[in-house]
Amino acid sequence: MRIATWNVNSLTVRLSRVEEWIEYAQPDILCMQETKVSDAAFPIMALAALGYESASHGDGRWNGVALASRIGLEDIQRGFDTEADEQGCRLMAATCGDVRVHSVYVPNGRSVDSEHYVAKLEWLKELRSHLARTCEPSDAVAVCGDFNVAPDDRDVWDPAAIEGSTHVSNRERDALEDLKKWGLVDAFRLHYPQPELFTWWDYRAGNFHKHIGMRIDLVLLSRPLADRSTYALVDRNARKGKQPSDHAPMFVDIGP
DNA sequence: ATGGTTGCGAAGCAA
Repeated sequence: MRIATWNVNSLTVRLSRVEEWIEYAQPDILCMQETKVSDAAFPIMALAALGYESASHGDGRWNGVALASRIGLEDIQRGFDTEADEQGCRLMAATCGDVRVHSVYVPNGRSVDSEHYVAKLEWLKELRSHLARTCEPSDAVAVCGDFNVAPDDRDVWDPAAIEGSTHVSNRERDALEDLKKWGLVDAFRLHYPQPELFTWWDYRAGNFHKHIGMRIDLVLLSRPLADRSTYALVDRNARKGKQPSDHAPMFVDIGP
């Protein structure tokens, strides 16, 4: 089983790139973020034509998450299961085969100590609570998406250049660690210990070609799934060419 | 990298 995640930065603009990549990479499940499309305008038929059921949680302008699956898509849940303000279409979950899959778009946080940063920390905390209420660490659980946190210094191009700023500050990293302590493993790191393997590069200033980026898109797996993980890849080729997203897709393969 | 780009939507703002 291949589980992929991709911050597409507007599914409307990116649809042909997404279709092309699905046909090439053949994921069983694709989690998308920053779809920026309303549920009503979601390209459900384009994905159906490729053999995927899909569902969207989007307001049409900002954020927006979605799931596409060719192994079933059931018990769809949009947002948190509480009264808590969900802060704009950043979470959805569904059961695909025997896996509870979550597509997440963690708030960016803008600058450290801003109200947006505080909201980001709260959101990560709420996500852990949500998992604790809706599944068990012994279940097959995948939490995939744009976390807007680079887990450690290997995940940024120059730790000294951005020490303490957003995406790398201690409190964000602690919040991500706390989430993982519920019972999740960073699947990419099971296969690659190396530094400077990124998933996002700023559009500006030719950063992609200068290898100035961060690894902020993650597939987190519960232990039963992590133990079956056989392979992972960030597909940098999808960051190249015409009208790319500023994020590359990544996927993890899980054996029987 | 304190923005050299992109997307949204029609001017700045967010990332």
